[in-house]
Amino acid sequence: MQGKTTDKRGEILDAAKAAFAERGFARARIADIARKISMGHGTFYRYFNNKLDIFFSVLDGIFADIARVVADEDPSSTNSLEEYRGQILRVGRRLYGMFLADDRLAQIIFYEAPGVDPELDRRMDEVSAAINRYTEAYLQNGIQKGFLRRGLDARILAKAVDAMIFAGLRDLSASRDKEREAERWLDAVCTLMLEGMGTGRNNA
Amino acid sequence: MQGKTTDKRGEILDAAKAAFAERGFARARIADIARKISMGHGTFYRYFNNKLDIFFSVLDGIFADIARVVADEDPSSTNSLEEYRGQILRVGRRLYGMFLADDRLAQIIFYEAPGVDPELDRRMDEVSAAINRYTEAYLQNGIQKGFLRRGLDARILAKAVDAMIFAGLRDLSASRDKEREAERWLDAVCTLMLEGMGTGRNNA
Amino acid sequence: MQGKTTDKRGEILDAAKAAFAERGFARARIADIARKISMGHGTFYRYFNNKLDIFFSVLDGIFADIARVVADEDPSSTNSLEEYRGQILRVGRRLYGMFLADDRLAQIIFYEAPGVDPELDRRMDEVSAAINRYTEAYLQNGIQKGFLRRGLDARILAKAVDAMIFAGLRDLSASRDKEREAERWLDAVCTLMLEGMGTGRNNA
Amino acid sequence: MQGKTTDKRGEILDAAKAAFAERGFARARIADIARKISMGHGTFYRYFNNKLDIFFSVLDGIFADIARVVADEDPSSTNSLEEYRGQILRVGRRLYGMFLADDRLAQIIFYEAPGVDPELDRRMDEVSAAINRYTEAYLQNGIQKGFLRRGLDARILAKAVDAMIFAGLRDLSASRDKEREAERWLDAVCTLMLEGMGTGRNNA
DNA sequence: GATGAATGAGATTTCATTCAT
DNA sequence: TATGAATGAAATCTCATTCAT
Repeated sequence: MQGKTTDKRGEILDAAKAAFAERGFARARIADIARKISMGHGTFYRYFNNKLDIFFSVLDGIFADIARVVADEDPSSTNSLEEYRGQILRVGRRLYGMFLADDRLAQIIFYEAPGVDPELDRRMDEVSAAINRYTEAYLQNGIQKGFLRRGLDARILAKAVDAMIFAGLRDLSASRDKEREAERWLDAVCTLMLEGMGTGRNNA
Repeated sequence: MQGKTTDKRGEILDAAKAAFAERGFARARIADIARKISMGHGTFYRYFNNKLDIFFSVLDGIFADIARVVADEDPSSTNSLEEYRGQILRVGRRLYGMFLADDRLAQIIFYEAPGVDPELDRRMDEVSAAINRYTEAYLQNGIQKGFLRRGLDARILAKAVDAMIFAGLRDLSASRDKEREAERWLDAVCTLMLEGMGTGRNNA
Repeated sequence: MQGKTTDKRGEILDAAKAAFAERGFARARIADIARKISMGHGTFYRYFNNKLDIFFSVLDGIFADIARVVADEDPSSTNSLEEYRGQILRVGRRLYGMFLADDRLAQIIFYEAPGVDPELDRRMDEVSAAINRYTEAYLQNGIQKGFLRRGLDARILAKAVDAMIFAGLRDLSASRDKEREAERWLDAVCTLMLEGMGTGRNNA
Repeated sequence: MQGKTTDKRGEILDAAKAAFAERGFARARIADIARKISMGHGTFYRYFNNKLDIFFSVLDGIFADIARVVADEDPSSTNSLEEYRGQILRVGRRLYGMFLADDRLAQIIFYEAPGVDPELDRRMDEVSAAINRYTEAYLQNGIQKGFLRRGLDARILAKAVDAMIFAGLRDLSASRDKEREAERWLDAVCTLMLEGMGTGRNNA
């Protein structure tokens, strides 16, 4: 659409993403970002207002990517535990695939972004909350359809489930055999969600 | 033990904990910390080598507190799901109580510490891993004792469970009725761990 | 004369005059000037060498306007105090009229130009000196013709008189009823020049 | 009173006064000021908030010096033209003496301060106005006592007189034999104020 | 031990100017 | 001739750390 301008902006964003992932917000220098793409560092300021501005932009991009994956499924479309499990795995695999494809995402989201700026912390919490609401809608659907138990604390459970999924994303970035580890995580999350770990024999 | 020195060191640590929680590592100034306890900021360097040093010390203190709570129970002491649930709740309540008693813990652990220093990130991951191992021991005990299902991916599930518990700690800091919210979190985590959310009727 | 080029140059000069009056030399940006006339800011450099160059040009224009007004009268044409007063008022009214018609002149001359560049300061002093010499010629004429007292320190008095006239110009830019204020200034200057403020009764 | 601190602050102020007089506000660098007194440039910021802050401080000092000279006489103490002339000469000589003793004053006041900052321009105008009011009080006293003519436009004339005095100050800084030139200026100003330049024979 | 004045490395940001198109 | 994207010099300001007292 905007041709070159967009390309350059995208180029800078990508270099910044790398710089922030490598060094964190405080230690990454504008000059580093510029050097990565052989650009005068003054040029940076033609595309972004300041350092915080581009950090927000990098994160907005990541948030948008996550939102796209999460919002791609319809919470009310599943009618059984089995279908639900399938849906979880589908979303999970796409999400995990996205993070596997780009190491920098986990680094930035989990390590570099927190604490940089109060407004950014707020925005991250907002994104979390939005995802939580989405997950809660899935749970409500399951309760309504009868394949999830009545009386579940859907609001809290949604947060708990999301926390597990994101813990997996974080854990992955430190793993060797990432694909296999991802599968194990998705499997474990499904297990906990649907069946728990108990034998059912609640006798002692 | 060491009399005054220890007191002063503790005083500085406490002021630093507050400063780091309020402003984050980068924005907290050594002079701020000193001013909080009416101390010349030069004196700071008699007790700590540098800014990063005290940040590590603050976090070591928090880690130790957490470890004390976590390690207070014996993983092999439970023999039934019911006992296990009791144990989870006991540990959980102490952990949640600790974070409820001091807002700064969650702020520092979840928002301010990540990304400050690679070595610190490593150490936090280490602490996480230690807790994970502990949790895994609980799970292994349950499997052995037969009240948790065979074939569970204990390593991953331990991480997933811990992630939920820590997500609750983070969530709490933003809540109003913290005590009640804490109970809901513990309840939800127990539910997922032991029973999952499914109705068991896996018919579709 | 030179057609389009001259027009464009004039357009730029006018935009620059406005920009310098509004923001001062340091804060006015070349891009501002260009934007005012919907011109690419690179084009600026086809007409002027650099920022200082156009500032000099703006001031040269103002100096030329002033010179035209001042030099319009013949210092030796007056033969009486009354004629001299008339001449002062004529020149004064044209000068004040010029500054009243364009607020930017006073702003630039009195507030923005000083201190920008040593060479420019020198040039302004030169213009002042030229005006002073002109005024001195008037005084010398009056002394010769006998309607000004012998023994006057014409060189200094010329500067003093010019200082008053320019103080009026500066003062005007802050006034409400500028026309009326201008008349009061001219009147006051004439009074001081020709009669002073004393009652003549130099008894004590 | 405050011992060393005051000394250092004074030292910095003096170095800054020199730097601003030599290079002007924009071109003077904080590092220059610091180097002049063999001080680390970071130290500067222990005594002044920023560059503009010290410029204001330098000017406040100059304003205070001027005010002290101007306010040292009582406007209502003179009863005759002769006494008034004496008073003008006394104040004038002190003022001129002050500027003769320190070249930098005229340079800063007349060349470097204007246009640096709108607030500063306002403050300079305020100082001017205060001096004008003082002068006006002298004139009103003279009118009341009868040694200045009734019907004079005291407000404007006060400004005109002050303009001459300050023009002399400015002119002095470019002169060779400054003492002699100062006397000529004071003499000329007195002449214009009290007697004007006319022969009195307003016949043609 | 305690203090706080002094230090200077270091990074952001601005904007006049250039130059390829 | 006109354009505006790109450039990088330059200077402010912060604050952890040192060290003389």
